Parts: sequence; C-alpha cells; structure tokens
Amino acid sequence: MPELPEVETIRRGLNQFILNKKIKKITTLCEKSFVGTPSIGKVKAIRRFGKALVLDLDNQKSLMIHLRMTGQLIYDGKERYAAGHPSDNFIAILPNKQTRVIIEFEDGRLFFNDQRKFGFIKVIKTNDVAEESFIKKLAHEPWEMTVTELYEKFQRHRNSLIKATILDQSIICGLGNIYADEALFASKIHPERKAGSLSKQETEALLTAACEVMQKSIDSGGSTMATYVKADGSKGDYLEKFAQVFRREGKPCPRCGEQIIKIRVAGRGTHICPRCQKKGTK
DNA sequence: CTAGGATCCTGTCAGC
DNA sequence: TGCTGACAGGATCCTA
Repeated sequence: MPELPEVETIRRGLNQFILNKKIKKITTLCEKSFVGTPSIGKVKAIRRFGKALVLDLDNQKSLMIHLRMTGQLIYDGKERYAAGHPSDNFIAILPNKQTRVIIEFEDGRLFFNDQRKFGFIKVIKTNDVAEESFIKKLAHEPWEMTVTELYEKFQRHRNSLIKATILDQSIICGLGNIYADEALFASKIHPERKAGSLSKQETEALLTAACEVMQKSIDSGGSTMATYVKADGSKGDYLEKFAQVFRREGKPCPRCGEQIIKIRVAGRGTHICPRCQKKGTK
C-alpha cells in the first residue's frame, strides 16, 4: 500500500518529530509485527530504502520498518502526524485494535498500526543494514536509473508482463500498484504487454513517467499522509488531485474521454484507458 | 535462471 | 439479517 512517496513522506515527517529523541519504551501488541529484541536508544538517523524505513539508533542497532499493504505510522505528541494506509486511525484514539507496536519517546508516542499484519518492525545491527535481504535486493530508484539499464532488465524478463515487471523491486524500486498504473497510463503502455516488447523509446517514456508520478506525489505529501496539526481531518490527496486512472474506472479518460476500465493483471487490480493503452500497437 | 500462482491476515463490500 | 466470495496502494515462497 504505502509506496515510495508515502514512505518518503513519513520519513520527512519523522525527521521533524523523533530525530535525536530517545526511545523510552517499546511495547509489542502483536508478536508477528516485531522481530527481534526491542532496543532502546536515541534516534540518530532516519533512512529510507525503497519502501522500507530504517531508524538508526545510537547503540549500533537499527529498527527496520516495512508497512507492506496496510501499515501506518502515527506520531502522537503535541501534534499528530500520520502517514501510510489511509484510515480513520489517523484521527482515532490510540492504541486501538489495529495497533501492533508502540514506541514511546519523552514527549510523544509513535504508533505502528497494521490491519493485515503483513508489515513489521525488525531489529538489525546498523552495520548489517545493507546486507538485509530485502534491502540488498533493491534496484535503483527511477531517478537513479538509466534507460539502458532498465531496457536491459526488460529484455532479461522479456516474457513477463510489463506491469509485473515494474512492480518487482529488484528491477525498478519504489513503484506499487497506484504508481505502476499511473506510469503506464502516462506512457501509453498496456500493462499486459510483455516487457521484452517495449522499444527503447517506450522504456524511456515509462521511466520518465515513473519519475514524474512519484515526484509529484512526494511534493504533495504522498497519496495518503495527513498532518493533523489542526486536527482538521485533511488528508494527503494525490489520488484526488493527480491520479489519472487509479480507482477511476467508469470515469472518462482525462486524455481522450474514453471510459477508464479496471482489469486484472498479474493478480492485481489494474486501471487503464482502453483507447490510449493498446496491447497490439507498437 | 525466469514466470506464475498461492500465501500471509483482517476487514469491507457486493450479491444473494 | 446473515452468509459467501472477491478483493485490497506488498513481498515472499513454492512450483514448473
């Protein structure tokens, strides 16, 4: 769920609230959601690796956090700052039924909520972060990648559907279901095309689109973040403001007016404009 | 090695 | 109202 822009939004927010703050206590409410022995220390850095967040402590340990599909991080202190899977938890009284871990600081608490329990917080040695299997496998993010590099990867996975290919974090890092659909729409590529069928020009268009949709989202605070400084319930609104196809089935394509449809590709709900994104052409 | 499908888990919604 | 199946902003594991 939270994709790269949402995780980056969380990272920036936490930088304001918990950097150089000391963890007083960690409470685990769900065994599955916390791996390792809770470690207490001061937060010295907050790093992001793809969709994973890493809090480096001053005791050689790091907390790796992955929100997967339904994870959320909600900092509740003098102000409330929340990001991740959108839900009423952002303004709810916490902890609640979906709270899995509570990290307490001197002047606030960080709640890790996760409806489906796919996400987790894991304690690892700071020195071993780069060796962590998830992090080790990550490819470059779109803005760090050359067209040639991506094109060669598409050739290596030439028989995979292009949508499945760009969702694979070891091929290109950061896209999830929303931004994959948006990038494919922007570059007019049908998600069921084989990766190997893309020309170099199409690969370039797709890479450019991936950069643009994610950057735009980061600039607007992600699709799902919310800052409740004023407790006004305002939410990050990438979907409302910028999404061209995602969850817009039945509505007109912003480019040509044709109805957006929802199909199933690589096991994921997928939104396309059937006129702009042709399977057979090119 | 790649490609595709099942799987982890809880909750919601459409359809009967 | 109650049940059932499908589906969900992710990644891994298993199989062929």
